[in-house]
Amino acid sequence: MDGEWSDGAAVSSPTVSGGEGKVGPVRGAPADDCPGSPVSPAAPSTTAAPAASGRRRSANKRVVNVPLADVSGPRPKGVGEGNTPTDSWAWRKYGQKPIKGSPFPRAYYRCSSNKGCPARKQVERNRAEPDMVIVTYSFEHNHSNAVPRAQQNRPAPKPKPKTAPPEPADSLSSGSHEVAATPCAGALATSEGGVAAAAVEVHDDFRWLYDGVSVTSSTSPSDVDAADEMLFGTMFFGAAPPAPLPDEFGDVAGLFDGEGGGEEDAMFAGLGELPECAMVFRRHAGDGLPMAGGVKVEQPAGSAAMS
DNA sequence: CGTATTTGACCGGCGC
DNA sequence: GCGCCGGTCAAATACG
Repeated sequence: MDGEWSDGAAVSSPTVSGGEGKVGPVRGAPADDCPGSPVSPAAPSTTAAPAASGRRRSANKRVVNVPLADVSGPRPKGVGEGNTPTDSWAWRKYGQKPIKGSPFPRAYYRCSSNKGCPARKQVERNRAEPDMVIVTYSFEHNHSNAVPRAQQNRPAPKPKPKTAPPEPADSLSSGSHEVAATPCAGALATSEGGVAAAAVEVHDDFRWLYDGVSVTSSTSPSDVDAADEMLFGTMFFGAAPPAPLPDEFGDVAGLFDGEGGGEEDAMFAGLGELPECAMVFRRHAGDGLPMAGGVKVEQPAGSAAMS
């Protein structure tokens, strides 16, 4: 995966001043993505083809930049380092490793909703932007998110102290920062290959997402648009949402404030990650919206971005 | 009792 | 050919 973001990182950021002399272009680290600006005009064309054509299992990957600042709530649980963006899917952390170029460790999650689901997710803090979290999705879900497991993932009433009290300094979740933007995973996955089925059932969960999203495909506007459509349009719009999306969706505040789905809202609210996703989708809702959010979805290339 | 998280070790791939 | 890094698997521990 290095290749993936490295491309973007390399483009936008002059590499990392970290200290990896050898790994110039590749392991550079995710110092990429819009440092600060949600829609950073400087959005690196992450779409660049993966430097290494097929490093390890770098299948299809989507990089999402999520602002932590926006979501500062109690961690659902299991949100150790990488702040598990609890999306509609249940993610199980299966590993964590410190990344060379980044002071923050990278957490690896797998979809626990379905045993055979290949969906994977990597969460790591943006070294360039501590307030931002980089979520990389790999592979698509081969099941609908409407899985009991998913529920288990979010209801966490109280954070689990776990063995390790608070997270070390390097932990992604620096105290009050929460990550999010996972729903994208579903979208991403769907766009990828085709697990439209998931989308169909997912839409309900993502109702809140409708309100707005800002997806930034580090490519060109056209690509971004296309990507958006592929990612979200296909599944949400194409899947024909159950509800006609009232105007309230135009305003996130209204959505979350007034609660729109009931338990779902509550769940997400508790998670404090909705904002992210919501922002991600915002762009879609209001094509011209200035994506208030800072979520960026970067598509390596050769993925859904095209077409 | 079951599930999830955490930590360590091992394997594979890439770069030099 | 060697070294380094990333990624994944497995085992153990804790919590619900």
